[in-house]
Amino acid sequence: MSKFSATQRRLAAIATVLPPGATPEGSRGVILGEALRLFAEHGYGGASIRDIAKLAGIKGASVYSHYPSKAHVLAELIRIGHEEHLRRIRSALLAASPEPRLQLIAVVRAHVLAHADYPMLAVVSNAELHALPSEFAAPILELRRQSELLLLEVIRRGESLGAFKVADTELALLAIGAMGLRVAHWYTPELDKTPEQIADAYGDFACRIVGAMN
Amino acid sequence: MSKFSATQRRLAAIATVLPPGATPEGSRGVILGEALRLFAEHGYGGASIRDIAKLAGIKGASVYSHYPSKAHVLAELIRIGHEEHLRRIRSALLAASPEPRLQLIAVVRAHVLAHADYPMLAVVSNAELHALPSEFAAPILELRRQSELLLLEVIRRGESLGAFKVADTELALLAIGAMGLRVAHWYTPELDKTPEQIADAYGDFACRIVGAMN
DNA sequence: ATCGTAGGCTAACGATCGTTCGTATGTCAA
DNA sequence: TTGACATACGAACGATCGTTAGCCTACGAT
Repeated sequence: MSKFSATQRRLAAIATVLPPGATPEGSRGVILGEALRLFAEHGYGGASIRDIAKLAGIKGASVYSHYPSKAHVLAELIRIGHEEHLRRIRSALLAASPEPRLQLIAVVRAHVLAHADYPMLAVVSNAELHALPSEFAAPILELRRQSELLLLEVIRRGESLGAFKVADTELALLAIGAMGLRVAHWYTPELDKTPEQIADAYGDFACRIVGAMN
Repeated sequence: MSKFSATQRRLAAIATVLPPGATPEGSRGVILGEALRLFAEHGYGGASIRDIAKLAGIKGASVYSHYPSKAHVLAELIRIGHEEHLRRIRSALLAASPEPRLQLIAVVRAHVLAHADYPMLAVVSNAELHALPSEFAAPILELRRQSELLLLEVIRRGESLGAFKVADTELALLAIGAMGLRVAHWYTPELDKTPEQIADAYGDFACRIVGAMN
């Protein structure tokens, strides 16, 4: 383990943890939470099983009573992160008025809020995806594809209804996605902006990018 | 080293290498280039000195004839990445007409092109910054601050001249920066979009975000 | 002609890695 | 009361890590 704290160069918040419904109880949950902290701060390769175990109050060998390998721990974290992300976008879209502009705002707000509410989970889900053994990657990438598809469909619908004016749909999609992704790296509760304010601003940015009339 | 290729989950391009002026000659340069490839694909912790040496055609111990440590190799890569980035933004701004809108387009274009021209360097400079020992980090973070400041000043000047209408300057800055950052993760020369097209589109997006009149 | 240096090499160091093994302890159902 | 199961443990495995030491060789300058 490194002798320096590099948190500030990776994510700003030491905020709490995992989505309520998704966290297992007992040691399984504690291991998951502490692994998340360490993976977010030092990366998958920079955090050892023994480091995780120590924070969880057990010994390294005991981790294997709960998870078959270190990769399984990472896989579960990334799965939780992507499922929470998709779940939020889905329900936001379901609750939104059918106007294209309001749909876009709803999706972008959900996207941003997911990254501000669980910054560590978002950082690990995105930045450590490359460390995930390929046998675990397929279902994750499918979740990712579905989230992206929802945003894409909202933009396309807005275009075909004449509500949006986009030069390049795909680039707009990528740009809007990227804006939100990055929030996890700098958001902290100590900021003078609430997640709501950020979500509102980014929703507005997205509307401007796609040329949404209002 | 892992037994799977995770390139697609981290960056799309296997493009070539380092900025022309910045690459040392001889083994020093070869080591730097191969280290960049491996750090981009597997992360700093996922690439060993022996892996780098093997690709460079030498043995692990010989790396230490050229660099005092693995961290020094990473530090040099990240320094090159950030210096190239700042250099491009500076010169783009210097060559731009003084109209705020054109200045913003120039800076965003330079930002995007830096990430599309050297995707591996950009990925390592951003995603592996947290792996850099803190004694190396300070000058890097200063470069980063300067690049950010240039964009911020362009936006602020546009606002005060009444050319831009931004609700939250800081959020606009972060959003525009994030858009460009992410390009390095998906751009590949095999795409049906040239870096120029992407830069143009993103320049336009940035103008829309800050409400630049045209 | 010689010598210093640059840049390779093999070998090995101690540390740490993910993981396995065998065992002990506590809890709860039969 | 017994026995099975879940959860913890210490110890150790082989592999790999970053790094160092010592040696060899080719070559350019004196």
